[in-house]
Amino acid sequence: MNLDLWYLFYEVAKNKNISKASEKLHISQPAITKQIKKLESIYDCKLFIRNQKGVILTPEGNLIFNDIEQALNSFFKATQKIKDEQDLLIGTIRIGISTTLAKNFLMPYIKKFHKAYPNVNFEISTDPTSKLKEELKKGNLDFIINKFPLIITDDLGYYKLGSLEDVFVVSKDYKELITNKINLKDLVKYPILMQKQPSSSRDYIEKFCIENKVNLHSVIDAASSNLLIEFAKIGYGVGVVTREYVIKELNQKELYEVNVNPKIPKRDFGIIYLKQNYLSKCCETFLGMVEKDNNQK
Amino acid sequence: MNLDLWYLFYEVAKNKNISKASEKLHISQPAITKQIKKLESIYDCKLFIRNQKGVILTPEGNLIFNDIEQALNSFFKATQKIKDEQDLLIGTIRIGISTTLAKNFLMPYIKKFHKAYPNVNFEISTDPTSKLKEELKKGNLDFIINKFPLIITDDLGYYKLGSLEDVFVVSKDYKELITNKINLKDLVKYPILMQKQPSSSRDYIEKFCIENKVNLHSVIDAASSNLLIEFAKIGYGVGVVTREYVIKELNQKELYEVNVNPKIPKRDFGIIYLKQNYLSKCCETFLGMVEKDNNQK
DNA sequence: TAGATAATATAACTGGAGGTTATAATGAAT
DNA sequence: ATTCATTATAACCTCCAGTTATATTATCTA
Repeated sequence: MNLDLWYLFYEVAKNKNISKASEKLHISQPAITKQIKKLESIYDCKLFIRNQKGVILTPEGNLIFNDIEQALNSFFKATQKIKDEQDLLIGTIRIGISTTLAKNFLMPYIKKFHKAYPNVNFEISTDPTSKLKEELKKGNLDFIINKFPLIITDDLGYYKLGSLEDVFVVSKDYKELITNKINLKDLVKYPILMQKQPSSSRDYIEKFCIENKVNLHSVIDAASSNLLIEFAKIGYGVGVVTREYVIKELNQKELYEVNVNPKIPKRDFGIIYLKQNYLSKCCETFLGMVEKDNNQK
Repeated sequence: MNLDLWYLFYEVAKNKNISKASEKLHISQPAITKQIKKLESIYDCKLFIRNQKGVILTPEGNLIFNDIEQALNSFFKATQKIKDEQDLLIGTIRIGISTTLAKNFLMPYIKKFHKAYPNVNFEISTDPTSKLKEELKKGNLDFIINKFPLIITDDLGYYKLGSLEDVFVVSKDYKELITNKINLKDLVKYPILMQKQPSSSRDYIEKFCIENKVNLHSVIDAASSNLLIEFAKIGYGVGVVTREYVIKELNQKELYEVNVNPKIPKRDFGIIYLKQNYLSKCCETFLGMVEKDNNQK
């Protein structure tokens, strides 16, 4: 293709002088003279008129100068983008995550990262986990943050960031559940509040119930963890929520944790990524920050 | 600059496969593999994710793909323009010429050339000769067609295309001028019609008069040769015009040539060009056509 | 589970393009 | 004429983009 010849063409045309161009490019004058001649012979077309003062473009040279300039500018733009990306001056981080984890776990990191690298964009998707995995495989997400376990095919990798505990919570209206130790099966008598399907948390809870041969049926399916908490607060029933998300309500005695036996086992959460995927510089940096912070804890 | 590497990048990205790209480009697969690796090392940035099915772009690769594509398209556009120019599929011919020569000499050639090469543009400038010469030197004209002699500086070249004769013409109202031989100085008594200044023809006539110690003064300065002829036809006076431009009127006896002694010497006309200038393919072809036609005559 | 397949990666080699320095040619300015 | 600043030419050299042959890898298939 000999595209480099056009860079010489451009510099010579701009400087109107082969010698000056050679100084600027740190190449010898004969080298450029030869290359320009080569270019002219390739297209069988004189591009410069030479004289003692330097060179000027022929009509043909003029004809194409703007296109060449544009081409080189596009190249420059591309290489500049790479450099900026390396310096985290630009970039996009596309995360798939549940709204609750986003709100309760991710937000502080995004805030912190954005402060350090304000030109890096975040794209947060909060579709159901199954949809997120599809998008991850299609290359539309960089990684997912989700609770484990989930169905991990062998093209996916994952690692833990932390763990969360699902608990049963009630308002002060349910004194008997607050003061006493309760068997899981006893909860059958109470109205249960759960997250609406599809939800991996909901799946997890239901699987836990089945394993313990208890058939809890949800009377209210809340679309969000937030909404569920509100229902529990006004005494609608026994909410199943992640304890970390109701710390405030527990401390302020708006909600009380039910001392259930057996407890719902803790669940880890963390990063799910496509093994074959290459993480952009900004993703790597962001994840580095998150991991470091969670290892220190 | 290694711009050629980006062409490989582009082809590999489009084919999503190094081997396929290598077939298409008629280069071996290892050559491309090596070059892509070189590109990645230059920018310290992975551009492709390799797997068994081929390769796909990393986020960074995707980031710049469009810019690279645009750059290559601009190069393609430029080279295509050169090729088209060589084939006379495009081009511009910028001619400086007087309105009279344009109308009476040039037009048929433009018509003929346009029929053969319909995408070649003509830009005809009809400023005074001095202005045309300036524009020629500035590179805004390809060549001038004008009557000789004119002030030729040594950066200009010229050659003859044909010759024209200036004559005195009158309507049938001036019987005495039509039937008799007339001395130039006798014309002083008559109203004279000349072309308006600035005009090299007017200069030429006046110089001729001065040389012959005759002081003809123009009573009407016509802005165009055409207008002058109309004045002469209605008997306003003795018109000074180029015989070739009034052939029709002479034949139809609307005007009569005055048999003056001495005659105004014939004047050559032809091409004036800038010696250092390079003529584009289409200019050369056009001039070739004009010259050939005028040599045959 | 072994073997075929299809892709990329590596190694060793080679020719020529793109660079070098030195010098010639050119033409304008002094 | 001489100087100056430019481009052109010549002879040479180096390194890199290409080559072929082979290794590696992961997936698909029987």
